Amino acid sequence: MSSDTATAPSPTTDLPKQYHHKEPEARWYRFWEEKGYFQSDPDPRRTPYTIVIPPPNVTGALHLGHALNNTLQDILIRFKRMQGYNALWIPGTDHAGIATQAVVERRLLQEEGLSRHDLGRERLVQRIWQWKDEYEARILTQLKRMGCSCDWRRTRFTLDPICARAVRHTFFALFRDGLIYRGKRLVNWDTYLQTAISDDEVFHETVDGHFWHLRYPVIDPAPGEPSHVTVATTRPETMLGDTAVAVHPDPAAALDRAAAELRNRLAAAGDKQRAELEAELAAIEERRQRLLPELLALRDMARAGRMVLLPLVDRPIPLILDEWAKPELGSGCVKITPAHDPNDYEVGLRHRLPMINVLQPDGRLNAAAGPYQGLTIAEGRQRVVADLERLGLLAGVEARQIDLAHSDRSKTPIEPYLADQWFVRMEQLAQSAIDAVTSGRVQMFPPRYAQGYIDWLSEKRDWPVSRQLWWGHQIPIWYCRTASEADLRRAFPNRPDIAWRRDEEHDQWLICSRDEDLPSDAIPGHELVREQDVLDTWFSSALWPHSTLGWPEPTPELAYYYPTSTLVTSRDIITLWVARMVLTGLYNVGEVPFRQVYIHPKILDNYGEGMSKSKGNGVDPLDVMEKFGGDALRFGLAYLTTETQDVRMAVDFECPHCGQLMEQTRENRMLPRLRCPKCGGEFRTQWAEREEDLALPRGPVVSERFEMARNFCNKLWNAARFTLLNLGGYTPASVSEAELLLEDRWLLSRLATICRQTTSALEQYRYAEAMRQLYEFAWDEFCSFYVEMIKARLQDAASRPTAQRILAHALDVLVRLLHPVAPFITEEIWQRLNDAAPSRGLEAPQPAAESVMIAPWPELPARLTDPGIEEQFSRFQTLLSALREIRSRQNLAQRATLRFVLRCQPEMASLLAPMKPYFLRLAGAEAAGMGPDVLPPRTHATVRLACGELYADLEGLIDVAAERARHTKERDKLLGQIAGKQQKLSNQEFLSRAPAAVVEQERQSLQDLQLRLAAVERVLADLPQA
RNA sequence: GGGCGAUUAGCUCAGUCGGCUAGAGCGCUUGCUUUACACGCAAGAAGUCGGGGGUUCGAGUCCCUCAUCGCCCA
Repeated sequence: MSSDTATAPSPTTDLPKQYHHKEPEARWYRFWEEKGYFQSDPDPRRTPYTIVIPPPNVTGALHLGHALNNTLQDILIRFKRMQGYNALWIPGTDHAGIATQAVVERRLLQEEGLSRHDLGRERLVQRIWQWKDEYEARILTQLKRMGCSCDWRRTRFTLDPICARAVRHTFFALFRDGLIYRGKRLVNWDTYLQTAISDDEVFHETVDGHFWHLRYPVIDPAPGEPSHVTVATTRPETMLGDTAVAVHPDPAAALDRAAAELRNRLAAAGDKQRAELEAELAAIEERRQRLLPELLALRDMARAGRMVLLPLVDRPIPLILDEWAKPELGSGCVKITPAHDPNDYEVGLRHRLPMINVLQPDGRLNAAAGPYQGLTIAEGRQRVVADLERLGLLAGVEARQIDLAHSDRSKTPIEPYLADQWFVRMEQLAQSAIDAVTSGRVQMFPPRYAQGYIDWLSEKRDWPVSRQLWWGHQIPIWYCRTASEADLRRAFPNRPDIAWRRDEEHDQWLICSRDEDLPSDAIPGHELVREQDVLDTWFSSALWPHSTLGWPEPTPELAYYYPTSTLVTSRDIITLWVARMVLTGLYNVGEVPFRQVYIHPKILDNYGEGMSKSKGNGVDPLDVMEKFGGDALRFGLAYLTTETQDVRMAVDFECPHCGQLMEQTRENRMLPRLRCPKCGGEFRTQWAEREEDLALPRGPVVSERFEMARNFCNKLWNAARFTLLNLGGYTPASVSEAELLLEDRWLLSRLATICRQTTSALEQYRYAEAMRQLYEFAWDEFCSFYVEMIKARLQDAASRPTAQRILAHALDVLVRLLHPVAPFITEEIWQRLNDAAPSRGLEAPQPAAESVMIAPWPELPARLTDPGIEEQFSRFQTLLSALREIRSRQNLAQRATLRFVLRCQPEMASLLAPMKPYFLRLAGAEAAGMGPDVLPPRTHATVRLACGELYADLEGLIDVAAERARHTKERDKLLGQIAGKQQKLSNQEFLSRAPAAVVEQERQSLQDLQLRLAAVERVLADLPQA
C-alpha cells in the first residue's frame, strides 16, 4: 500500500532549522496520487462538491494569474473534501482557436519562413497538435507542482473526442431547432490572420490619422442647388464601396438640440470647462449660419430622390435622409459604406442599400474596386486620394487622432467586412441565462458582477460562432447545390442524426450531421462540400461543465456531479464564458451548470497591466515556487485575495550568482537570458529555449509578498519542530478540564474561534480574511505566547504528559486548518506528528488520519469559546508588553531582571498569580507583589493599565532623559484624546441619542485616559530634574 | 458618453452593522548568538484615511460633488 516514499524521517533526526520545501513537495504529491485521494467517483451516499477548472489555453504556460485562480479552487476543494464532501475537481485545457493557431503560425514564419498556406491545413493542424501536447504537459505539470488536487483521470481537452462529440451534438440540436443560421454580417476582419474575430477580441487604440474631405458631384444640379456634396472620412479607400450619401432629415432641429445640450452642460460646468463649451457652442452657431441653408437644400434634394455621382468608379448613388448624418459634425453629410462600417451597415439595412464589399480576405482591394483591384489598403488609400486630388475633388485633409480597432490576436488594424458567417440566435437562450441569475439559481460573488452579466445578455446580440481558421471544431455542415429535398429524404431516411435547411440566399442546402462526417457522395449523383470554417473556441468551452461529465451520454457522473458547485474565474470572461456556459447548460441539460460563481481579483504587473500570455508579462509560478515553495506561492496569493482590489505585483529577478535583484521591466521580461548588472553573471529566464540558454542557472522571480508567506511557512515549521522535539515519551490520554491551565483554556478558546472564523470566511470566499486570521493566530498567539508559555511545563516531569497532549492537539488542529492553503508543509508536519503522537485529541484520543488531506475539517466544541478567558488573557498580554516596553526603553541588560509590583483588585491578583513564571520567561520581569495594597518602589516607572497600576522598580536603572521625553509625549497625546472624549461626553445630543452601552464605553474610556494621564504626570513630577 | 472599482503609513495592502486611541507585511530606527525559528525575538518612529460639502450624537465607513487612476461597455 503505502510506498516508502511516504514515510517521514524520524522526528528526532533530520529536523532542519529551516523548512526545505523541495523534497517534501514532490514526495507528498506522489503519495497523494498513489493513494488516490484526488479521485472521486459517484457515490449516492455522499454529497458531491464539484468544480470544473477554467481550462487554461494551451497557447502558453501558466502565469501568476492562473496560479491564483487554481490556488483558490484547490483551497475550496481541499476544504470541502476535509468537510466530508465527495469533492471532485475536473482538470483540462482549452484549444484556444485563434490564439494558438496565431502563435504557431507566427513561429512557423519566424523559424521557417513558411505561411500556413505553404503547409496546408492538415500539416498545420498537426503542428498545432504538437504545440498543444507540449504546452498541455507543461500546464498540467505546473498545476501539479502547485499541489492542485484534481482528479487527473478525468482530464479533458476542448478538442478531444468527448468534447468534440458534445460540440457536434450541440451544434446539431441548435441547427435542428432553428437557433443556428448562416448570414451575411459585418464582422471584425483580421486581414493578417484572415478570419473574423468577435467584438471581444478587438481592442481600441488611438492613433495618428487623417480626416479627408471628399467632394462628390451632384448629378444635374438645378440652379441654386449645390454642385457638390462634401463628406469626410478617415478611410478614403472605402469610398469605392459607397452606396449613398446621407443628410439629416431635419438639420435645423438637430442643431437646436445640440446647442441646447451644450447650454445645459455649460450651466453646470466648472470654470475649467466653460471656455471649451462656449467655443463649441459658438461653432454650432457658426455652422448654422454657414451650413444650414445648404443642408436644407440637400435635404430637399434627398426627398426628391436626387443622386450624386461617386467619383473614380462613376457610380450614381442616392442622397438619402438618415439621422446618422450629424449636422453638427463635419460637413453635415456622411458617406454610406454599408459593407465596411458598422454604422453605415445599419443605415444600409434601414434604406435597403446595396452592400458593396471592396476587400478580399487578405485585405487587398477586389474587383468591385475597379481600377484599384489588387492594391493593398494602404496603396489603395494613397491612389484614391491622389486621384481625387487630381480631379479637384479633395476638399482638404486634417491631421486627427482616430480611434482604431485592432485585433487582439495579430495586433493589426481590424477591417469591418461583410462576410458569410454562422450565428446562434440569442433571444431565448440569453433570456434563460438572465433568468438563472435573477432567480438566484446561479449566484455571483461578489454580487455586483451580476449586473454586467445581465446587461450584456440583455442585448441579446446573436453570437457569431464561425471562425475562418483551421484549428478547432470544423463546423459539421455540408453544402449541396444540386439535390432536391426529395433526394435528401431518399439519401437520409430515418436519420435523426441528419438535419437540413434551405439557404435561399445562396440557393443551396445546408446539411448538418450529428455523428459522422458525410462523404462527398452521400447523396447519389450530387456533390456535398463541407464547410471549411471552425467554431469559435468559446462554443466548446461553453459546454465545459457538462461535456467534461460525458454529456450527451447519460453518464453516472453527469447525474451525480451536475450542476457543479462553484465556478472560480476572473471578471474578464464573465460574458464570454460564464454567460455562455449558463445558457448552453440550460439548453443541453436543462439545468444551470453551477450554483455559485466566484470572481477573483486580477494580478497586475508593476505597470498595472493584467498578466497575459500575449503580453509576455506573465510570471511563471514555477519560478516563484523554486525559491519560495508551493505553499508560499499559494499562501501569498490567497492572502492577497480581497474582494475589490486587484493586486499590483512588482517582481524582481534575483541573480542566482550573487543575489542581486533586478527589476522586471517591459524591456527585459521576455528575454531568455539576462546579465546581472552587479556581478556580470548570466542566467536564464522562463523564456529560455535554446540549449545554450538552458545551460545557464535559472534566475528566480521574487516578490516581497512571497517572502512574507515563505517566512510564515518557516514559522509554522519551527512551531512543529519545537513540538516534535518535545514529544519524546508522548502517551495519549484524555485531558480533563480540571487539568487545563489558564493559557490552555485561552488557547483552546482562540482555536475554537479561529476554526469557526476560518470556516465561515472560506464559505464566503473571503480568502484574505481567512489567511490573515490564520497568520495572526499561528504567529502571534500560538508561537509568540502559547509555545513560549508551555516551555516550562514541558521541562517538568509532572506536567509534561498533559502539556504534550495539549500541544500535539493544538498543532494538529492548526495544521488541519492550514492544509487547504498550504498542503505540502502541513502534510510533512502531519506525518511527523503521526510518528511522534499517532493518537491525539483531548477528550478521547483517536488515531490520526493517515494523511492530513483526508483528515476531518476541525470543528471545536462551542463551549471551549470563552470570551472571559480571552479578556483575562489580554490583560496579561497588555501587562507583559508594558513590562517589555519599559525594559526596552530603559535599555536594560539582557540578564537584568526587572522587578515590579502591580496595584490591582484582589481578583486580578489571583488571576495573574499563576502567570508569575511567565513574566520572568517572557519579559525578564519578576513580580514582587500584586494586590490592592502594594507600595511603589522608590524609583519607578509606572503605567496605568486596565488590570491595574504597574510600577517597575528602576532603582539604579533609570535613564532620566529618555523617560522624561517619553512621558511628555505620552502626556500630550493623552491630553488631546481626553479633550476629544470630554467634548463628546458633554454633548447632550450624544448622551441622549447614542446607545447607553456606547456612552458607558466612552465614559470608561475617558476614565481610563484620565487615570493614565494622572499616572504619567506623577511620573514626570517624580523624575529628577535634568 | 454609460457602468464598475480604486484613492488609508515611505511601499504593497486590510479595515464586515457608522461606535475603543485607524491596523498588517515590507522598509526604517534601537536592542538582542533568550536552549523551535536571524526566513527569528523585543521595542520604537511613521497617517489631515485624495479634496470639498452634507447626513448623523458620532463618518476611513453612508450621501452629493470635484480630482486622479484602472477596468468594462458604446
